[in-house]
Amino acid sequence: MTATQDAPRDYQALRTAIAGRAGDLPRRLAQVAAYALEFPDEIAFGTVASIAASAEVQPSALVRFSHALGYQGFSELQEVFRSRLRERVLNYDERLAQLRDHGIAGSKSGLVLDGFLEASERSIASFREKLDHAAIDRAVDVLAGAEIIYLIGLRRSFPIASYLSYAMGKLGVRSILVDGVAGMGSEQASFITPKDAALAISFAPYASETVALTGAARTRGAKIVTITDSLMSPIAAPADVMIEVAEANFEGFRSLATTMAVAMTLAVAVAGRRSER
Amino acid sequence: MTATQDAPRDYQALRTAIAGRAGDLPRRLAQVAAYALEFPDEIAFGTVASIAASAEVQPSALVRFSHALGYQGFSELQEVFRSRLRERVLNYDERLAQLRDHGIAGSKSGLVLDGFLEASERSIASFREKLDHAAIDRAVDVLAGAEIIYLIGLRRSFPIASYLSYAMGKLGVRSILVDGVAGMGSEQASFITPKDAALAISFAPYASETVALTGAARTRGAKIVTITDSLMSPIAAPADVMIEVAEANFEGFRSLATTMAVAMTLAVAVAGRRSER
DNA sequence: TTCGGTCTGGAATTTTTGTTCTATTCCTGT
DNA sequence: ACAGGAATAGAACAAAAATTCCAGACCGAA
Repeated sequence: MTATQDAPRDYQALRTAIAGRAGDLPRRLAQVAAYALEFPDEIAFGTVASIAASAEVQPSALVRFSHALGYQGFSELQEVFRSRLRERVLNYDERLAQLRDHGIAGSKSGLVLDGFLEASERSIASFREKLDHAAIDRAVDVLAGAEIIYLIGLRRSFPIASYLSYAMGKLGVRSILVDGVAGMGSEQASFITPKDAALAISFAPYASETVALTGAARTRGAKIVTITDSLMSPIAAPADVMIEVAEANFEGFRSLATTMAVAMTLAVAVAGRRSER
Repeated sequence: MTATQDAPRDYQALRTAIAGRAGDLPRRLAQVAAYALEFPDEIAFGTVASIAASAEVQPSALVRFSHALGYQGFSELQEVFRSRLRERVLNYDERLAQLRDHGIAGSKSGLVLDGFLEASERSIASFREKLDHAAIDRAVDVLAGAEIIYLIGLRRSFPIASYLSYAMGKLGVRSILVDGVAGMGSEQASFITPKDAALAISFAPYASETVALTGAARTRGAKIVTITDSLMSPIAAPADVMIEVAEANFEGFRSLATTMAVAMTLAVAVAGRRSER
């Protein structure tokens, strides 16, 4: 088995090769193929053991998969997945040049600002990659059908909720911002009816009031739409529709760029959907 | 050496840490620092041996460098360099392919979302180009010197002000959110002293209360920092420092991505500046 | 110039990782 | 239902990697 010449050397070719052969591959190897297409980054950075565990496959399956595609071993296949990430370099050089132009080097706060700007960009870019349109559409459906939309978001998510309140007000969408002022949150929530919907926003560490309010809304029969950061979130379970947003962070402060764009979308799309009738 | 907590977990933060300490590092470690900043991809993909050879350094120097930055070992530092490539910004071709894959065409709200995401990206990119980091530095100076920071932002800018209130609270920076609840804005503002500073955020059409409150703060002798969209803004004139942010918009709704990043920067940099003493 | 401490290079050690091997399981065709 | 062959799991092995260690070089202070 020295026939390495027919194995693709660049990522795109490899991708099509995998997609093409996925059909006539043994079961476990097909499983690896599917995993490789879905999580190329894992393949690029992981170890045989970690990838195997994550793909729920034996390490040997990865090696057999590599052989099946004509590589000498797993490492050779991995190199192709890595090359894909290397080609991003262009982008990076431009960024460096820009930093130098502005002479940011001498400015501490300039570096901080750059960090936050980049975190925002990364958030947006990665959201684009795994964006679930259907979920957005469903969320708009649910919210457009509601009589009153209750906006639940505290602490870090409060800016989002307050923006939604502002935007919906401008667009003529009836909404109530459930804020914590004077601990009145639960009073406000007690008026929710099954005709209403709640839009809850929360990220780790999930504010307990947000979780409680969401639960209360559910109990009262309202539809629930949540914007949160993982399926494990305590507000994901009770939701009719969940929109997953994983923001990048800089020095522990998470960006809000993507969440804000999602919020704007919901406000505008709900108003648009309603005006169609 | 179990002190891994102070080591940056994200690439940009690590970058600033390296840049900051490059001066007082031993010769060989400084050499590693320079190499790491110039060839981050090598660090991400290489092995200790290969990187050492390429940087013309001993393998042990890489490990010592990692320890100096607070990591347990080289692998831990490498993980940070890898995370940067994991959350990378897509290039143009990949973006197009993505649009095709997701079949946005059929989804109305998908188009809206894409519009907002793109507006955010445009905002950030154009802000980068004409960024005045001296203004940011001066703003941080002024705010770091203040006893109490009054946060003024209403309507569309309220999410920004409320975020600042949240972040500064977490960072131990004394601030007061001048909100419009119960029309108490002017009461709150009447306590401002010349030792304080006001951070006013406003965009066209400028909310009259924001303008009035900013003027009141100025009259009472406080320093003024403003985030606004043009030199012609009514809150630009009374300001000691003005940060200009021109957000892109989609269907008349302006992005908040850049403003939010600036807000985060101010909060973090002010806290940082204060802790230096 | 000498002493104290820190820094460095390179080999030794330990850990991790990829790969191979083989008994067992799972198909498929008769 | 069963034989024959391919596929798989899991442990064993070999290779490669990261990390530690320490003798000697280097640098600054006295």
